This record gives sequence, structure tokens and C-alpha cells, in this order.
Amino acid sequence: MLWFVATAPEMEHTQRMPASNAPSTARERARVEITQEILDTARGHLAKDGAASLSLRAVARDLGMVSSAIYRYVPNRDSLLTMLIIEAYNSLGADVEKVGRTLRRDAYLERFLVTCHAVRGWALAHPQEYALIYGSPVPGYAAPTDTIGPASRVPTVLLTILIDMHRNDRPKKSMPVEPLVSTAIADIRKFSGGLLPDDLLLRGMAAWSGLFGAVSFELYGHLHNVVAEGPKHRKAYFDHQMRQVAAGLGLG
Amino acid sequence: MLWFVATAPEMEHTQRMPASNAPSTARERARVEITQEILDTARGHLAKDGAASLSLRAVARDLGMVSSAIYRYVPNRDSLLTMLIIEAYNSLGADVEKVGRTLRRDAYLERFLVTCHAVRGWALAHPQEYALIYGSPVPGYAAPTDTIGPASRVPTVLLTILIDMHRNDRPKKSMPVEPLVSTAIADIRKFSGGLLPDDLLLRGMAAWSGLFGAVSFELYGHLHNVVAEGPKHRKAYFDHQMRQVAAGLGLG
DNA sequence: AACAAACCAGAGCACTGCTCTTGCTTTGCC
DNA sequence: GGCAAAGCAAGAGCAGTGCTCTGGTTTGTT
Repeated sequence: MLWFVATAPEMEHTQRMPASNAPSTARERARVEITQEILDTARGHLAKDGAASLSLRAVARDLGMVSSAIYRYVPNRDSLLTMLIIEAYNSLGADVEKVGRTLRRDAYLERFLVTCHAVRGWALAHPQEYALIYGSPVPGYAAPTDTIGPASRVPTVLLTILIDMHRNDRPKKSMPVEPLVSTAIADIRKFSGGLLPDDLLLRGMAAWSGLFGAVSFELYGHLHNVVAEGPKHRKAYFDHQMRQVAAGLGLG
Repeated sequence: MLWFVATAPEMEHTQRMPASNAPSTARERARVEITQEILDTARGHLAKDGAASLSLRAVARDLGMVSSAIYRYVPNRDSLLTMLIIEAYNSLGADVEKVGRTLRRDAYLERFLVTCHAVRGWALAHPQEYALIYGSPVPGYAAPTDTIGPASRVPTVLLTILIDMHRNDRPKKSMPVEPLVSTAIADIRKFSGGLLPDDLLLRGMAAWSGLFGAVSFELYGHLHNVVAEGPKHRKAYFDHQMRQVAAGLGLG
């Protein structure tokens, strides 16, 4: 249950493993190769035109195959999107985990800020992929269980910072937590290994949704006519907001 | 510039005005009537199947007209969505403004919390409409200027609470604001009539994105396996989070 | 009464996701 | 090596979409 407590998860299940589970036959090798090509060009189309107008036929056309051939490799459009979702979560997760590793373990505020900026940076670089995973889910689409692992990489990083912080300087005055709220967060408390008091856990979750709320607002245009458009201004504003969030976390 | 400073905007531009601008001829009357029918059934389809699968043909079918006839009343699918967006903003705005009027003007914390719960309540009651306005915008879609008025009703309510609060009990220690950040928020400062110090304004914006971040996370399933599913638990959790946000605002 | 603007119905184009059938190639097994 | 089974590509086809164009009708105005 506490598998993640190490400062940063060492696993890099983003990369396709090189030689394990050798695809013996030539056909199998071609299969994974073509599947990867499909995913790659699909990701290209997604980045260019957005998820809503991602077309299996267009992907097939780009690959020089007829549309029906796609269905040998991908059961349907939704599962293609699911694969892209998993890739997106892993791409974001890898970025976030990477920048966290460059800092001293006890530089909690810096680790938090660097995490926030990594999320924002990835979102600005991959807006359509961000929208795919943190925007409104396509109607009738229920996230399959394969996504929850990749999806929890960022929350895990945030939790790890909190746990590291809490382990080293205990005190900090805490806000009372209603019993109903306490039972509501049983799942995440278990996930965190019970290493955090409820109050701090809840602050962490507020920081979590505050972070993605800020990124989403910027990306979806809700800061139009509110915060100046330039990247300099936007970044400074975001930094300030995240420092505020960090203060609510007991950092800084 | 300070047109909104009154506790709650008195205008109710949600309702269609009854007798003004009389649609003299029978044809004109039929026109607005049919347009309204189109909007109504479109809203029904939206609520049921989501924005992505909203079909002009299906709407036409429901109204017993042939698909091409729709284009007499609506230029295209995007502008139908835009009309629904405006309606959604106004519906949410009206709800939020309404609940705020039931409270004493100096009950700042209560006004804030009631606003938050009104947003969440509306979102849970109209998930697809919420996704339409606060989810990922459809690709290639640029919000037309007609939406910015309705869209600013909720922010206006939040700002009004802050202004009322700041006018009556000044002090509160403030956090320093970098000059770059200060220039970044020139637009919103002007919009707020310059009645708030930058620090408080920034806290308000953090509360704003924190509120919608929390609602979006709940609605889009990011609390799955994190916060217990039941409405009781979810509401208690949300309430706690918003109280935390309020504390960051200097309330409570 | 005459005329132009607004309307409706239908056919049609180009596109989508997805299925099914027809042949062909590769694979694993005896 | 032979051979059935499985995997594959290609094409036709179905039902649906947004949107346009044409012809014919209704309506409001002069």
C-alpha cells in the first residue's frame, strides 16, 4: 500500500520495454509496430484537431491503409482514445516525476512549485491531450481501470512531497475535520498509507484541485479579459497562485 | 465600470422579455417561437447525450421538420452550441445570484459558501451543460463576445462578496505581490473598479479557480477511488474544501 | 394584383464509425 | 513438406452526420 513512499517511483513504465516478452514471429512484430504507428499518427491528429474530430478513417488514410484495416489493430474509436489517454497520463506523469528528482528532498516548497509548473508546462505544450484527460469526458465514456494507474502518478508525486514534509517537521496547527468528511476520504487515506493526518490530506487535495483548476482555466480561455495574455504575465500569475496554494498547505 | 457593485445585480436578463420589441407579423412570431422550440429540444438532447453528439438532424426530426429547415433558424451547429452556452451561463448565474440574496450582506462566509454550493448544485443538476461551459472547449471554437457577459455573472458575485467584506473590515495581513503579477491582473482590477488590493484580488481568483477545480474534479470522475461516492460524503467533502478556500480568503 | 422575401421539402455531397464478405498470406502443428 | 487455422488487406455497404442547392409554396409589402 505504501509502494510509492520512496521519493519518486523508480518505474518508468512509459517506455515500451525493449527485449522482454519477445515478439517471436514476424507477424507479431509487425503487429506491435503497426499498432504503434497507428497510435503515433493518431496522437498527431489529436494534437492538431482535437479529440472530437479524431477520425479512424483519416488515420488509416495517413498510413496508406484502407479504413477497415484499422479494426484489426484497434477494436473501435473509443479504445483508441483510451490508449491515447493512458499515453497522455504517462507523458505528464513522467515529466512531473522527472523535474522532482532534480531537487533536494527537503526543499518542499520548491518541489511543489516545480511540480505545478511542470503540469502547466506540459498542458501548454499538449493542450489537446490535456483536454483529453482533464477536460470533460466524452459522453458515455467510462474510464477503464487501465487508466487509474497512470492517472495517479501526479497525485502520487504531490502526496509524496506532503509525506516527506510531514515526516520531518511535525507541528503545524491543524483545522478540525468533521467525522463525515473523515469517512469520505477513507480511500485516499488508505492509498497514502495512513501517513498523513486528515487535515493535511485534505489540504493536499485542495492543492491538487486548485492546481488543475488554475491550469484548466488558463487553457480553456477563462482568463480571457482577466489576466494579460502574454506568456510572461501568465506564468507570473500562475506562480503567484501556486505560492498561495502552497501557503495554504503550510509551505513557504 | 462599477456597475456591479450593488450587492446583487438587479437585472434579470435571463428571462425573455415579454412584450417589448413586439414581433408584429405572424411570421416573425412563428420565427421566434420555432427558434425557441429548437433551443428547447436541443437543450434536451444536450442534457441526455452530451454536446459532442448533439445532432441538428435529430433536433429537426423531433420537431417534425426536415433537416434542411433548421438552417432557416440557426446558421450552423456551432452557433446552436453558442446559444446553449449563453443559456447555460445565464441559468447558472441566475441560480447563484438568487441564493446570495437570501443572506445578510455582512454574512460573508455564508454568502461565499452558499455561492459555492449553488455552483456545485447546478453542475450536478446539469452536468452536460456544465461540461459545455467549463469543460474543454470544442476544437476550433472561439467564444464569441456574446458569452462574456453571461459568463461573468458568477465571478461578479464572488467579487461582490469580497468587496463588501473589504469595505467593512479593512485590516487582514496581505502577501506581497510582484510587479509583473500586478500588471498581469490589470484587466480584472479595472473590472472590479479598483476597489480591492491586488493581494485580495488574487486570493479571490484563487478561490474562483479552486471552486471550479473542485466541481470539475467531482463531475469528471477524478474523485473516483479518492472520495466516497455517496452524495452525503461528496457534499461534506466539498463543503470542507470550500471552507478551506474561504480561510485562504480571510473568511471564517 | 404583383413581387420579393421568407419558408418548406427533398435530393445530394462528402464525411464519419463500423460490419461483412472475399480472397490472400503467414503461422503452428502433424 | 503438407495443411488447416488464424491473421490479414481490400472493398462494398449501412446508417448516420453537417451542410448546400434547387424547386415550389406561403407570407408580407407595395
